[in-house]
Amino acid sequence: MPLHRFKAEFFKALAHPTRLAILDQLRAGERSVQELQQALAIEQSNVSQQLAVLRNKNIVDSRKEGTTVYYRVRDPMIFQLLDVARIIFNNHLIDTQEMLATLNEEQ
Amino acid sequence: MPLHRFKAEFFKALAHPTRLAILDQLRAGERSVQELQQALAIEQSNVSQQLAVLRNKNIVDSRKEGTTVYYRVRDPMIFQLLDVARIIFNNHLIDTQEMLATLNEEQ
DNA sequence: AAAGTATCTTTTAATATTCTAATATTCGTA
DNA sequence: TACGAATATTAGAATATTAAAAGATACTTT
Repeated sequence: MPLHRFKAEFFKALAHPTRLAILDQLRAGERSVQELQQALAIEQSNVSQQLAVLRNKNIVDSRKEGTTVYYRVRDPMIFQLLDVARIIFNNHLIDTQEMLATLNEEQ
Repeated sequence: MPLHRFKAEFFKALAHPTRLAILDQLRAGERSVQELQQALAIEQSNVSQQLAVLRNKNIVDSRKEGTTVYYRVRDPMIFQLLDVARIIFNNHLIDTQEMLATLNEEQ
């Protein structure tokens, strides 16, 4: 079924830590690239690249004001989607503990 | 933020046409590998590979009965997630039309 | 134990994604 | 028009994902 290919593309756009972090930032409203860069503490070109992915999948919109570009999430439903995802995460405490173990290993 | 890495992994598991098709099949309840294979009309080992991805991310559970293995979605919230995703899709008719155009090109 | 099913895993080559660094573009201002 | 600031794009190496084929495992029946 070809519709599944498009939905897969959509989920693929969400399937990246930086892009999820960007979307979390945008929960509070629109943000400039610079603000995002500072909040996430990553390189400028990296922020732009990830924003480009979200833009190409129509997940975010941008607005230019002078040299500053402001981004915002196109459909608030996206946040609802992320909320449901969070609930699914919380539902599986066993997995969460495994996750915490992994997180500890990393330091 | 490291939590975002885990959420990204979760979305990555959904970001594949075959896996989305499998989840759609599982909406009606548990299904054997064989049933999934027939419904999706793809190779058996491919079905197993995709099921392995869903299993590793704790999205599906399996149950063995003789030589048959039945799969089911672990948390019904997954379907709610897919439903919200569908709504987001439907909200953007412009994109949908672009999508249909692409679909036509393919034949 | 042998043979047949159903499922799973491994391997390999092709393709896609990611990160980093470098370069380009766009706009405001001197 | 030249410069600085903000953002975007490109290029290339490293890594990850994919599909297909082959081989391995597990269970049932004989």
